[in-house]
Formats: sequence, C-alpha cells, structure tokens
Amino acid sequence: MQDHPVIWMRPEHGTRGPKPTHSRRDVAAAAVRIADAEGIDAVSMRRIAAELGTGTTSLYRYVSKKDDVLELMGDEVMGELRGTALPAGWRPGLRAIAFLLRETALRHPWLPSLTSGRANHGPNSLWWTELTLSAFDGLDLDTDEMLAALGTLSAFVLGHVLGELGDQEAARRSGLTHEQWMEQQGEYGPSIMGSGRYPRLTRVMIEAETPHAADRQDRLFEAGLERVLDGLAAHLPRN
Amino acid sequence: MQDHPVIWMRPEHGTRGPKPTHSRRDVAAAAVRIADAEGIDAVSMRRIAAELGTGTTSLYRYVSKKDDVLELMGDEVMGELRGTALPAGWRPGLRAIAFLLRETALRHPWLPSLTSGRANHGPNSLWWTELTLSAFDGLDLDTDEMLAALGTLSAFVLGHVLGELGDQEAARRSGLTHEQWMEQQGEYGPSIMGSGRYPRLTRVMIEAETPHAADRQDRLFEAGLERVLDGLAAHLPRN
DNA sequence: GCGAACTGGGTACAGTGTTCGCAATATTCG
DNA sequence: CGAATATTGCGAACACTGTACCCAGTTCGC
Repeated sequence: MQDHPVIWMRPEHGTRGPKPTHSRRDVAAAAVRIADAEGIDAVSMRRIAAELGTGTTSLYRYVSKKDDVLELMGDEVMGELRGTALPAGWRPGLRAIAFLLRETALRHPWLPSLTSGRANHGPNSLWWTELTLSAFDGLDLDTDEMLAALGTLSAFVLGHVLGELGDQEAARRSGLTHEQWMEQQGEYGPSIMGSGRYPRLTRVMIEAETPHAADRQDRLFEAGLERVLDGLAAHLPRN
Repeated sequence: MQDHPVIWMRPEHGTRGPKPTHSRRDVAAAAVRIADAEGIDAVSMRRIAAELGTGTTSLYRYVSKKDDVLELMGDEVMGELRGTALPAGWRPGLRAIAFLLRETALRHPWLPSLTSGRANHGPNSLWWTELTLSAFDGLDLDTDEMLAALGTLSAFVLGHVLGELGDQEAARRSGLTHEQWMEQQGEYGPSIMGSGRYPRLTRVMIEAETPHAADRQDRLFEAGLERVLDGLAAHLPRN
C-alpha cells in the first residue's frame, strides 16, 4: 500500500518519530518568497532548502515530488484571500471575484502559468471555491448553470491575465520603445509594414493608441469583464 | 554588434559557407512531432537532434536558445491554419476563429501552456493575426475597439482551453472514476463532505451532471462562447 | 587560389529532480 | 524501564538538462 498521490490526502507527518523541524506551510512560504523575488525558474529544491536552512533532500520529507511544492504554492497564495467577503448580488459578486483573482495574479506573476487549468484541492483553494459559489446564493440556480457561468468568467480572467503578464514580461525582457517594437515586429523589418501582405495589421500597428496608456490593461480588463458579465446576464435571473 | 534577440529578425543562414543540412522548419517540425507524441517535456535539444539525426549542439546553428525552438514550434503549428477562410459577418467570423483556435489547441495540447500570453511574431502567426483582423472588415471600427473585442474573445478561448486541457491531464494522470474523484477530492476525505465547512461545494460535487457527459467540454465551450459573443454584440454594430 | 565566413559536432560545465542508504531521535509496546 | 519501531535530517550519487567553447572541414566572394 503506497502513499496517496494527492498531497492533501497524506498526513503532514507521522506520530512516531522526531518532530519535523518545518511544516508544509514553511516550504510553501519559502517557495513563494523565492518565486516572488526571483521568478518561478529560481524555485528549485536546492534553493528552497537553502532558504529554509536545511538539507536539499530533507524537503522530500514534506513533499514527495516537486509538483507537490507547486501545489502547495498555489494554495498558499489563495490563503491571502481569506477574510474577504463578496458584495450582494450575482453581478457584483462575480465582478469582485474577477478583480480579486486578477490582483492576486498580478501580485504573484508566476501563479497563472503555474496553475493554469489544473484545479488545486488545498484547503484555501477549497475555501475560495466555496466563496465563489456563494455568489449565486438565493438564486436557486441549476448546479450546471452555476458551473457554466463560473467557468466562462474564470476562463476570461485566466486568459486575460496570462496575456497581460506575457506583455509585461516581453516588455521587461527587452525594454523597447513603441517605435523599436514596431521596427522589429515583423518577419523582415520592411516586409511587414511595406509588403502589403498585412494591411490590417499594419494599420493596427500605426493607429493603436492603447499601448501607450499606462492603465491600458486595467481598462481592457474592466471592459472585457463587463462584456462577459453582460453575456452572462442574458441567461441569469434579473437580480 | 550582436545578433538580434528576436529569431525572426535573424537571417536563417549566411551566404558564405556550406549549405546547412536542415532548416528552421525542420527543427520546428521535429520538435512538434516529439511534443505531439511524447509531451512537451520530452522536447529537449538532444532529443530533437536525435530526431533529426544530427549532433546536439548543431541545433545552435539554427537557433540561439531553446526558447527560439518553442517560438518556432508555435509558429509552425499556426501554419496548419493557412488556407482557411472566415465566414462573412463579425459574429460568424469570431465564432470561427474561436473554434479554429480551440481545435488547434486540442490537436497540440502543449501549445496553449507554451505560448500562453506571449505573442508570436513568426510569419504564420502574423498571417493569422491578419486573418482575425479581417473579421471586422467593412464595419469601420475604431482600432482600439477591434483590439478590445479580439482580446476578450481570445482571453476566453485561451482560458477555457487551458482548463479543458488541465482536466484532461488530471483525468489521464490518474484514471479515476467519478466516485473515486469525489472520495479523494477534499482536504481530508470526510472533512470536506461532512464537516459542513463547504456546503455549496458539497452540493456541487453531488449534483453536477456535466462531468459525466463525454461532450461536456464541447458544450461548455460553445455556451461560454455564445455568451461572450452576446456581450460583445452590445458594443458592436448590428451586422 | 586565398581568405573569410560559415557549418557540424565533440567536450565540458553548472544545474536540475530524485533515489538510496544511514545515523539520530522520538514514540509506543511488552 | 527497556526494546522495537517509526520517523526525520541529510550526504552521496545518478541521469538528465541547456549551452559556451573550441576546432576541423566546407564553400563562397574576390
């Protein structure tokens, strides 16, 4: 009989031997600290161990594979949302959910690409799921309708945030001005703007105003969110 | 004067020495083949070189870092869409775009997590961008409005597909029945369903019908997509 | 023909996740 | 109280990874 593959089903530690020096939360917190400061690629088992002042392979007493650490990290970050409450009404509730998710993602830019898709089953994540479901309290909706609405909303949020973070990284990795960006954009410099092969793209590159504005992504997110909520509204009760 | 950091701006090869044995497309195609068959983690420089029957470090004649290979892979896959045309009208056009993107992603499950966010500037990707922009032909829309609409749409598609693929992988990695899934779901087996701490989640786990249906994700995608399009419709011309 | 530019590829290095084994330690049982 | 047993910390070792460096061989422009 081997251990359960899901970390949350394994007891954190036995009752027999010496007390462990650290906890899973210590490991998670250390990993989050490293990822926030130096990026997700800096998170290695050796680096975490160094941060905790312990031996590298000692980590495998708390975790059975590196993926478990990532799972712990995801749930650790969701813990930051503990204590928040949702406003009344499904629309304000969903809006709040979307903003909270985006803020959390921007605070920990490594998070979305980490958990993208895969659901986390840690206690904080379960709590968060429970909270999001509470946005529909009192509407007596079909379970499937709720899941569909939440799925659509969080798909948009995840997708938007990934795009936003991708832009941030691209911009940071090669601090370019708008002109340089336009210059190097294409296949072969002139051939994109001049060749006439991409007339619409050329026009967009010339006319687009939004890339200049600092709050561009804020506005894009808000606008997109309202449209998604509009779309959901047609299939949900008035309230 | 060093080489340009963006691969598409570097000439594929010089004019002076011996003709290269392979091309960038060969490298890209080999990498795509490996990723399709064995997953993205199997794509290593040594593995690609073996697939091509060449020396490992010879690849660095075609590419200056592994990230370039990933960029090539992304553009290679977008080439599959060459030759498709969009139906008339913005709504059918956007719908077709969404379906094409999803189908491509499902055909190459490693793609979304690879390019998630970062824009690809290869020729095929530029062509695809041009095509998506053509969905708004004849509406004389503001550039920023077009970008906002396209951004919202593709955020939803990306987010949905990532979730769908995450589910697929989770299901495959531990072929569980619905009951087993429910059993092992929570923090500590009984404590999630029984503790009363997650009443809404408990209800969802019991009632949810969708996880059983084979075409569940198809229907979720279509439903979500229509809602997003509904939301966009409110801010776009009738046609 | 000669030199410059270019390609193929072997070697080497620093890093990675993870397995195994062993000494030290705490708890439980006889 | 021992003795058996479970558990922890951790060093050594292994099979990988990306890639910098070097050099020999090839081909083009002059």
